[in-house]
Amino acid sequence: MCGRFVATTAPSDLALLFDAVLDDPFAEQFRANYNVAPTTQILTLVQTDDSANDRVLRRAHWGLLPSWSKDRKRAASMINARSETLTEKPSFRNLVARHRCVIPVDGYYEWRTVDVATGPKTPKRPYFISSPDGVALALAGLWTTWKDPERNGELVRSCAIITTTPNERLAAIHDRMPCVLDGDDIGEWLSGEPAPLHLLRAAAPERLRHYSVSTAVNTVRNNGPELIEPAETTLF
DNA sequence: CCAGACGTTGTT
DNA sequence: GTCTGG
DNA sequence: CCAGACGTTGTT
DNA sequence: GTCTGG
Repeated sequence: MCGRFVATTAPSDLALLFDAVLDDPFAEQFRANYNVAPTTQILTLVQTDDSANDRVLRRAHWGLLPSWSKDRKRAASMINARSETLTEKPSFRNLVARHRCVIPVDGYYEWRTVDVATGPKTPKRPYFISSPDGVALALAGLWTTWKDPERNGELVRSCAIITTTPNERLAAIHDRMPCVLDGDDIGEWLSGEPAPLHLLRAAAPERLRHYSVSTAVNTVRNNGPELIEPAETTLF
C-alpha cells in the first residue's frame, strides 16, 4: 500500500515538471518533508474546468473525507483506494468521473510484512521506494471536498492514493503498491473521458528502486534526509 | 419504512 | 448522499 | 502507515 | 484490543 511518503521537491519545481500552476501562495511555506503521514496537508495535481491554465497544484488533506462525512474521524482509514473496486465503493465511485488527481511524491515507505525464508519472527523493516533517478513520481488519486461543521461549513479538500497488486519485485515486500503514472498517462488520467481505468496497473519492476531504511521513519516526529539513507543491509 | 454503513491494511 | 439490510 | 494513549479531580 | 494523532 502506501501509508507514508516523502515530499521534498519544491512546489515551483513540481509545477515545471508537471506543467502546472500553483493556486495559492503556499510556496513560501513549503518545507521538505521526509515523513509525510496520513491526515496531513499534501500537494495534489488536478485538471480544472477553466481552461486557461488548467493544470493546478493545490493542497488537500491526505485521507479522503466523503462529502457526507459527519466528522474527520475516519479520514485516516481512507488514505488508499483499491483500484479493483473503485467503481463500486460508495466513497469513491462518484469521484472516478471528474475528481481524479495526481499526488506527486519523491518516494514512499513500505513496511515489509512478507516473510521471505527468514521465518515468522522477523522484525518489520521499512523500505524506501522511488524512481531510480530520484525524480518525483506521479501517483494516481481521487479527491473531493467536505464541509467542516466545526468550522462553519468551511470547505476541506481531501484525497486518497489508488493502489493495486505489486509487480514481482515489490511483491517481496508487500502485497499492494500505489499506481504510478508516466508521461502522457498523467494527462490522460487527469482529463481522459471516459475515466482511463486501464492506467491503474503496477509499474514495471525497473521503473522503481527500493532499499531498506532505518526504523527511525516509524516515528512520525522524525523527519530529515537521513530517513532515506540506505540501511546497512538490503535483503531484497 | 427506518437504521446503519459507507474503507484499507494487517493480523489472528 | 445513497445503498443495503431488516 | 506506526506510536501512543487508554482517566478524573484539583491545583498550578 | 482499539482508537487517536501525526
